[in-house]
Amino acid sequence: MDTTNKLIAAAERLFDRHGFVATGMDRLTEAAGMSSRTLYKHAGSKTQLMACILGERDRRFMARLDVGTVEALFKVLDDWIRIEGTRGCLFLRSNAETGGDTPEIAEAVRMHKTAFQNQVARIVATDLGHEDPEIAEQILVLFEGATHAAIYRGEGAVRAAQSAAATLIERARS
Amino acid sequence: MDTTNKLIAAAERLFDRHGFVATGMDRLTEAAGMSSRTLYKHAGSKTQLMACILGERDRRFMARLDVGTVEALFKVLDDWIRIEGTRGCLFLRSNAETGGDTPEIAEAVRMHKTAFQNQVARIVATDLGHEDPEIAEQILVLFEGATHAAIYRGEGAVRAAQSAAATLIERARS
DNA sequence: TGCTATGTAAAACGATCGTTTTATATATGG
DNA sequence: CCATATATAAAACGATCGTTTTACATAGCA
Repeated sequence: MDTTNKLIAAAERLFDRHGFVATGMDRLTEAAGMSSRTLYKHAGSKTQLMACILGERDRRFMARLDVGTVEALFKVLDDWIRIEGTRGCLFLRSNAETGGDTPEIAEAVRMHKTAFQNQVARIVATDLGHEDPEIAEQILVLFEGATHAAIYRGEGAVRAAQSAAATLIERARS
Repeated sequence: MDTTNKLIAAAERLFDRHGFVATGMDRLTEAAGMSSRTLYKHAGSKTQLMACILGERDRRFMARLDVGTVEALFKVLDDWIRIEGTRGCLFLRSNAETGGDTPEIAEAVRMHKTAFQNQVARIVATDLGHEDPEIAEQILVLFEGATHAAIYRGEGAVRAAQSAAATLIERARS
């Protein structure tokens, strides 16, 4: 694992577990096992590092989202939470922590959420056989809700979302 | 408006808009229009102030949640967002920013989410005429989802959640 | 052999963090 | 009228913030 990847992995983990602002660069250099000089050579600045981490997470998350049914969509979330843990949406958290005032971060969040929304709409269209923006928005809300309710309700929140989605899809089909 | 209330109002606003950790005490004293000595006399510490703000928000939010139908539940959220804005759940955000490591904050969040969950279950039971834990969990997920999806999707997310909830309730009734 | 790239360790930068202190001012009520 | 409570302004506390710098080590390649 090269230096950049070690840095990204450590940063994503610390930002996710302890928050972006609360995670200091000293803690980061220690966790990444590199000097601060090397860290800044690779990352540029903390803001750039945050934006980079969001880009990486977007890539990793969206790669998993390439499914064809709504049921599979919620299976993706279930797997994700099992592997990555359940601390809410890192994109919305980064935006909230910076008050939406950091352009590079706000832009990364906007890009991700747009891609996510489009992908959900595509999955719903594939599953139903035709586009349905209203159902797509409902499914998106269920996904976002499961992501955040799972923080305090556990995996049951994902199962509830999945079963609610099944009801909505079934009704939309007939 | 007395000193304590001025402090609470300013703190809730700044914490919500700019994040808990990123909001410094100097910025807070200025916004609250009081010296740091007075602030600490009233608040004790930043952690205590955060816990206090969460308690206040819980009181204010839960007071609005005293409704008898699921439709009214989402009307409450719609009103809330119109009045208070849409930056996600302040409780989950406070927990994420502190990594869940601050007992007073983690406890305030736990208390609020338990009360919220119970209230949703009660509303669903009232609306359906009988308890239904599975539907209640689905409605809770929809509410949490609307809260967070509204950040980037606007009020349409709340309407989508409300209409999805109506479908689920209607189906549960027959 | 020497240049370049890439790394480390450690100190230092000014700024800001949360918090406390010192020194006064101003009301209120017995 | 004088104590008490409650406020202010402003400086200072040590710690930590994000970032840069200085000085040095190692490896690959010309």
